[in-house]
Amino acid sequence: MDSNSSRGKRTSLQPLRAAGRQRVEELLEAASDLMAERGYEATTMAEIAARAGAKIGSLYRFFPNKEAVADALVQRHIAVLEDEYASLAKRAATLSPDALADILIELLVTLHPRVKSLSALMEARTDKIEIRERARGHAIAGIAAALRICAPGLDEALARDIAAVVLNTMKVLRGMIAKDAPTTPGAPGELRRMNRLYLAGRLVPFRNI
Amino acid sequence: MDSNSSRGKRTSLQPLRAAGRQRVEELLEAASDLMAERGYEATTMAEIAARAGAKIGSLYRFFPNKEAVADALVQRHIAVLEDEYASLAKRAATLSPDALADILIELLVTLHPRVKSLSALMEARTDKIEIRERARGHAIAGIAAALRICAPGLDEALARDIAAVVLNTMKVLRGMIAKDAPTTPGAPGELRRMNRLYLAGRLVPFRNI
DNA sequence: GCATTATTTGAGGATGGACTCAAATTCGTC
DNA sequence: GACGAATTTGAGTCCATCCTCAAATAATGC
Repeated sequence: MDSNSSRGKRTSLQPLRAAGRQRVEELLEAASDLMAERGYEATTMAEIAARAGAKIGSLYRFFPNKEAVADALVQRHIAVLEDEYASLAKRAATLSPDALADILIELLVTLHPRVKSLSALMEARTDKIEIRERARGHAIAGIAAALRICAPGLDEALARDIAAVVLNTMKVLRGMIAKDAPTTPGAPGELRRMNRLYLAGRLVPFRNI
Repeated sequence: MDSNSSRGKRTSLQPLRAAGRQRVEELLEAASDLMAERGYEATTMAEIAARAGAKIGSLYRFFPNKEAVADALVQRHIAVLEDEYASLAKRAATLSPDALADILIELLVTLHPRVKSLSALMEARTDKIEIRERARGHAIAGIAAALRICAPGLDEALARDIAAVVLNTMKVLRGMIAKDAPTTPGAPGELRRMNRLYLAGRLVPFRNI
């Protein structure tokens, strides 16, 4: 009844000992690093094993194929997103739009190292759209909820539209920070300013009556 | 002295007849379509030839290898960008920040079908950074120039930072429009609004003294 | 029409990377 | 320390995809 027995290939087992669990961690970490760097297709199974200090056979003991590695990574990353966005609303109460704007920006900056390879995986695996949608849905719902706590008069649908925009802004900032190519030196700061200008201009009319 | 003789492999020639030039166009168009859909790595040379209605041998007559196809596409796309951004300043004079914001947004929407595979290629070929930088540099310079025409008091460096932010906003919108997943229905419109709020708030202090 | 040159064709070579497996090793437990 | 079970190992198989090339065909110029 483990995640493998239901539909996985016969050749691949859950780790049952501490060493195995540790190895799975190392393998996934290596895979995430490499896929974030080079992309899904360009990352080879041999490289993943090598970076994890393992041999190719160990990798295939725990993952039936390359796709399973990707799936495991996506699943973990989405769990992280769900956690973070679910807890967002708690922190959003009693904040000014400017402060909320900064918190949202910082959230994704903080999140980035924990979901390094997610964007590479999303692009590569264009099948499995339902998973992508689930991730986006949780993010947008979480942000929209925070927005409506900050600006109670905000319409539900509009809150989701604004959330979608803010989410993309956050992704852009993540992209700027991730690579050492911040386009221009002041761009990240400028992006934060844009986000504040936008949220302030958009939320103020709806604040507390 | 053609682009091939200088450093290319011996096996690959410039087209010398109308039929050959036509074939090259079809091959590049097919390659651009496929790489935009599936990504660089996932696109095979056989697929490119097939979609162009050609055989694999014809593809290799004009391109020594897959990398050369990518290079040719990038080169063409960058030429398009350079043209468009160079002509941007002409249209920017005498515009309000709001109008400029909309023109910038529309520019990238218009541009998108002409540089379909550029983002896929940029991600796949992380070597050749200088080319990526050249593309970005032209875009930022063009936008910054337009901004300073609209708001003459604007500092050079700040104009470039703002341009970098606007460029990324444009890319986000392109992403929203490209796939049939506009995140939420109102998101594209909301993104336009954000861009106007941002540019208005940022440029007004610098307008005509 | 004939010679020359450009283009097309597609079978096949070479390579790299996904994946297998049986034997060796380590770990946990009694 | 002995037994079974989990894990490690890495050489080897398979196959998809990149790329070659020599022969066939089409176009051009004279």
